[in-house]
Amino acid sequence: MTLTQNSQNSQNYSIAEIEQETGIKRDTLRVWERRYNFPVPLRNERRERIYSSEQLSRLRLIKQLMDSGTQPGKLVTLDKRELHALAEQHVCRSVSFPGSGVLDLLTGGSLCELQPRLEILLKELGLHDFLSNVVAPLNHAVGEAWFAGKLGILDEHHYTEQIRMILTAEMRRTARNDGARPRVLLSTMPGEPHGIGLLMVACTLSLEGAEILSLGVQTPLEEIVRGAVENKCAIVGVSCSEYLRRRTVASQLVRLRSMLPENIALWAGGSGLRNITLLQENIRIFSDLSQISAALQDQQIRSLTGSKRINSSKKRSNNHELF
Amino acid sequence: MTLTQNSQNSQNYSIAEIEQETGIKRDTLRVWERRYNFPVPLRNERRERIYSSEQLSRLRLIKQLMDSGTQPGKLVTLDKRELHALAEQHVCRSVSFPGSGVLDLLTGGSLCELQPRLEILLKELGLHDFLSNVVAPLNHAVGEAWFAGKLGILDEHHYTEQIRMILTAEMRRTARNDGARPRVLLSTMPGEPHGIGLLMVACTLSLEGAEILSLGVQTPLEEIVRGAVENKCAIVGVSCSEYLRRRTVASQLVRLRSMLPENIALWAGGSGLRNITLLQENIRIFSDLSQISAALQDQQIRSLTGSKRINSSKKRSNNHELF
DNA sequence: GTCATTATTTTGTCCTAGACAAAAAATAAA
DNA sequence: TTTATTTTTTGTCTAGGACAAAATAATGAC
Repeated sequence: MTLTQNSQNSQNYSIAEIEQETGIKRDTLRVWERRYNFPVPLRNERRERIYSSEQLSRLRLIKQLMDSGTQPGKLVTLDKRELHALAEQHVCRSVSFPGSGVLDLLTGGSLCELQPRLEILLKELGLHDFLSNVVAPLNHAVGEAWFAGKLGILDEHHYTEQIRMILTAEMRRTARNDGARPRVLLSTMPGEPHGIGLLMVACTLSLEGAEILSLGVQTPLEEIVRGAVENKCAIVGVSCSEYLRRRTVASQLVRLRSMLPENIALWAGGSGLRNITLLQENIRIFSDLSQISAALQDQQIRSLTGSKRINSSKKRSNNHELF
Repeated sequence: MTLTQNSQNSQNYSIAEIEQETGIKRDTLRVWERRYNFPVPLRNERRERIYSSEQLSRLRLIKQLMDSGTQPGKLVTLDKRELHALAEQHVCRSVSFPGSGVLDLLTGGSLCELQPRLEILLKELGLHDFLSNVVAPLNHAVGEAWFAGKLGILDEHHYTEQIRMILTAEMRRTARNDGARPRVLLSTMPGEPHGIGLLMVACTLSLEGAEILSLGVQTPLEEIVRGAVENKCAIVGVSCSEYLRRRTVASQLVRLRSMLPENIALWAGGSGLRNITLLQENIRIFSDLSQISAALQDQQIRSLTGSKRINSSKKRSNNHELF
């Protein structure tokens, strides 16, 4: 019994693999083929779709642009050059900030120099300012650069990994479990894989003296509730990127609120909650980190304040975690 | 325009949500319904499936048992008690090891005591022994306990998160980029979300003096190759849990090997590679951490040694990362 | 008894093509 | 400009059929 050689020649992808790599669901791929006549893959002897690596890279590009708000129907007819041009156009001129030079390390391919550079910035600024003035804008800038095609998935992964490493280590340094209050349970919702925003929140809260119980990403709602109750947490914090559909996020948040005892506060934040019109009275929504530290200082969580309508802005998502 | 209330009452799940929560694909859920008459969900006015939370929890349990090797056809007819009994049966008596008491903290619900306990063990044993004698067996034990229903997703997430925190911080401590050799690029393959095994490897290699370039999980193969070449890595390391199908893993590994320049070694390890009969001459497979440090000491990677057939053992997977 | 080979069952993934609501864009009215 | 209403666009859901890969059972050789 020899090894499966089917996709050996490194050129062909099944529909499942394309789904995996691009994040576009099978159903969607099939319906695009029907409607827009793209992508039209080859078929194997069993009539199953076989995509080429060129189709894959084009789909990746299209997905990027879709995530930034363009409709697929207007993208599939364009050729590669037009797509790239469009990507450029979507990038807004980035402002300068303490660590703006760091981005060049990524685009320039000097991956190994990233870590010491970040460490220096952290030391100079302290954790709090590092988070607000370096990590947050860098996240944004990295997302932008990725759209513009200036950054590969590789560079972005490496960046994420470095940030994760630094923040995790800082978390550990500042962590306390000496009965400090309030105790906060943090996680993301089922289906939400982005964890950097969560880490930033965790660091911020930890600095403010809270005791963090972090569950990482993708915890089922029932388990979040159980954890919060069993461990007597005063607050449950949920971070939402733009990865999930907005209505999914909204309905999950409402569901979570209804499952949670009233005396436990529910806080939600992250770029996935921009433009959410109104959720519910007793769900508190944050649009940036400083709001969180402020809110924590009202420790007592006296009389849950009404939900806060966040300042809306024209949608320009980038599928990356701004916070 | 009010908020979507469709799934408000916290009892109903769409097929997409069930897929999300259980990891069982839509197609599979539908075919089970057709074949086994389970799960048969209610339908909404549009004939769409609506699952109850009881069906969800039963599906979760079934998924657990399937992951440990039982066929679904033999599970769907059983009731809750029988399922739990079966789960018990699958648990093998766990051996005792330095940190075995730690498990009780999780089952006992004292989540907050876990971190200091682990820190003490780390200090006492040192990183190397901590990895081999505590983390590895604990991973196993946690997986077992989860099957047996003694541990919730909550506890398991918290455990994972704590281990991740400690190992990440240690990684940062031991990291060097003073031109130390060899340079190793680490990642998991597309679709493989488990990162703890990767971290363990990273720590091990870092201790041995390698320079680590970690990309985290789920990097496309093309990007892995690009990263390895651009950064002049001598070795590419890939960690595989049992999450992906074996044939997927195999074909991806072979594809990666063919894309990679010959002078870059490809190392693969993790529980997902147990029972892999034979891959290819120039892919090196590891079944535990100590093999890795040994291999690294043959630094020169002289004449790629032939692939190593690993000692096979009866399949008993648990979908958790043993390494 | 164990091991290797072959036959049979089980199971997941893929297929087509139609339907429809939620979201976005375009239009009309204030 | 903003606000309400229509139209277009888009993703997800449905049904039931097909088929190979994986797992199990059966067979034969030693």
